Amino acid sequence: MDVTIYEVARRAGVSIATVSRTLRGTGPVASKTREKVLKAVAELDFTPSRLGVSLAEGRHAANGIVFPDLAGPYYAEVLLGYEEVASELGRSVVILSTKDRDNVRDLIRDLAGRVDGLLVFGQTAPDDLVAELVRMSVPLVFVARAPLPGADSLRTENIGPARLLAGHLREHGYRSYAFLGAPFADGDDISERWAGVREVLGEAVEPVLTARYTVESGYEAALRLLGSDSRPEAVICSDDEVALGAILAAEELGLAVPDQVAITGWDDIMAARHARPALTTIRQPMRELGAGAARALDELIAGQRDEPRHLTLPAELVIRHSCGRHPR
Amino acid sequence: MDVTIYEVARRAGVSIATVSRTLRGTGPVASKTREKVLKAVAELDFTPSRLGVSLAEGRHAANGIVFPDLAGPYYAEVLLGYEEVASELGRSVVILSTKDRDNVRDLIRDLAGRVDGLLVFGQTAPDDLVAELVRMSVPLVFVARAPLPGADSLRTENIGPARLLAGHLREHGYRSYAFLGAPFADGDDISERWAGVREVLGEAVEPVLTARYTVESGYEAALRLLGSDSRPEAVICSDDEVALGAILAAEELGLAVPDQVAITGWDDIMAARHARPALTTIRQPMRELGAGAARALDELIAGQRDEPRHLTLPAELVIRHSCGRHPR
DNA sequence: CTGGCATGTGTAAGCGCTTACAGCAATGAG
DNA sequence: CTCATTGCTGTAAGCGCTTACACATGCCAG
Repeated sequence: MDVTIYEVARRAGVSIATVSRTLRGTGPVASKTREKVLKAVAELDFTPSRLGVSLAEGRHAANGIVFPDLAGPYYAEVLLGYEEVASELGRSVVILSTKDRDNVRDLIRDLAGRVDGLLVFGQTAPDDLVAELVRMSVPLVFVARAPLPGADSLRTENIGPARLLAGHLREHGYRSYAFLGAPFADGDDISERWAGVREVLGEAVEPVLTARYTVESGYEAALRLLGSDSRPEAVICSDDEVALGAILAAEELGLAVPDQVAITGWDDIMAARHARPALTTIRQPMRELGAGAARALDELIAGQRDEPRHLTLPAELVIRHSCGRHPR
Repeated sequence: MDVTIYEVARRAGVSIATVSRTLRGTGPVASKTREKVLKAVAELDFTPSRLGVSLAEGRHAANGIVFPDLAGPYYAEVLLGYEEVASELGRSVVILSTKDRDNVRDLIRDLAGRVDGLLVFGQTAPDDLVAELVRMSVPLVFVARAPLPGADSLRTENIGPARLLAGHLREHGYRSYAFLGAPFADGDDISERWAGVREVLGEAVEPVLTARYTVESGYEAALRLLGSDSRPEAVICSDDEVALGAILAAEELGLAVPDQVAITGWDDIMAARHARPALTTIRQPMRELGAGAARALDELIAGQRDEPRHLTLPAELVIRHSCGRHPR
């Protein structure tokens, strides 16, 4: 990107203002002049520098997104929905993965300086940083996090589907349950799922901690859980990856799923469908989550709205085979 | 991001040059002055505008990446490796998905104007656009595409592993094979895989087209293929997603995998491990592909190298169960 | 005492654009 | 024939930074 508007102007024999007007379609330009300009533009392969444009316009025409990792399919799907809508709205997307980073706070700050607004996944940004961003009035949308004053939030229903899932398992007639998931932070998705499950199953369900939301982590925790004497009849996992790990563990222990132990997930990632037994899970509209965030951000940036809005999207119970042969 | 370097300077009672020097650590600053400046910075929550910095520095400190889609796990993994290294090198990552976009050319151009260099996945950018980018000397790295003059390329080995895979299947004693994949463009990964397979199996393998590299597409094509009289004993799929679709099709047709039909994939995505039977496939170092591209780009941008470099990373045969009970 | 040299600090010129404003022809009305 | 429009184009002032250069100081050697 070397050629500037000055060269185009010189070549076309006009001023840079005229070049700018021609290219942006603002202000009147005589058709003869326009032609000269366009010719010069074509000959030089001129593309206006985004930097110059942005600086002059006072906007970046870009959105940021902060996510912990892209390893699981969940974040990738949300990202995809986000990028698609952002792109339609003429904004680029700048990504930031916080995985294992120690200087997250600087990175997020830097990111905030490159974009007009930010999508932040729950629990990726420390609370005081969030407060700082709100104070600097950076348009913000949280995904998968409890509503926070000063910023939009967008999430998927947790409690309802959790009740539904728990109820479904109870119909299967199981007596003892485990809820397998990582430590829950207050107000995050996982803690809500736990609340919904607990509400229906009461004392029959025991929480069991995994270190992280990964296959490995689920595998290890499930190995311990299912290897013990007090093995539950059904394991409700915080998400699909943990559930896939649990299935692996059951397999290793020689336990048949679902006949000896039922296992459920959450998210309906790709592998859930292809696992055997296919995973009973809750489907989140992941792409729509991203798309909605991009739209919300656009409204915030355009200043069409300044009251924060908190939306919850519905989720759907997907019954496959890992929850057991259906009684009916 | 409202407060500018001028306000900081005013508050600290110094010039903007001093503020800049203090913050960047360039040039000498008396420690008393430094303190005043840092105090003002802290009080105002000042973060330098990236736009201003970039414009003055003449660099974006950002890399772009162009991929067709993020739906499959393959691109997500590469992206992750790319972002990680780019971030370590102090660069942000701007993404662009070309999926179903009609104005790809404008989008890529715009992207090129926001970044210092670009990672482009094979077959996402039209050839003449690529030529244009090369002409404008935009640092470029291609991934999963045949080497192109004027730009780096980075890919994973195809022919060798394809031979290995085909050889392994032949050891199983299969007589008839199908290679299930979308139409191959010259020099892309898929066509090389086909070449390697063909080389080993000769006339025993028949190419069969799928519409796209997706589960659905694989499913549909496999349904036709496996439903016909001349059903092959083994189906070598162009990638894991197609293979997963093929397994679904076999299941639907009541064909046991691998006993009645063997199926293999390529990539070793997450679902490959969890599918049942677990998918025999070729593992690509996807993350390393992204990381390597980021490093190559950095060299190119820094001008440490101007000769394009073409690297091929090794891939590994992962034998699971979908290829058949092993004879030994 | 001076001249020379660090050491600090400020001034101002960009970086590549957009756009308010001014200026200048050509045109039509009076 | 003059004057106010209208239509087009140019000038120049930003946008928020970095940095070459100039300009103080203060210090020490001569």
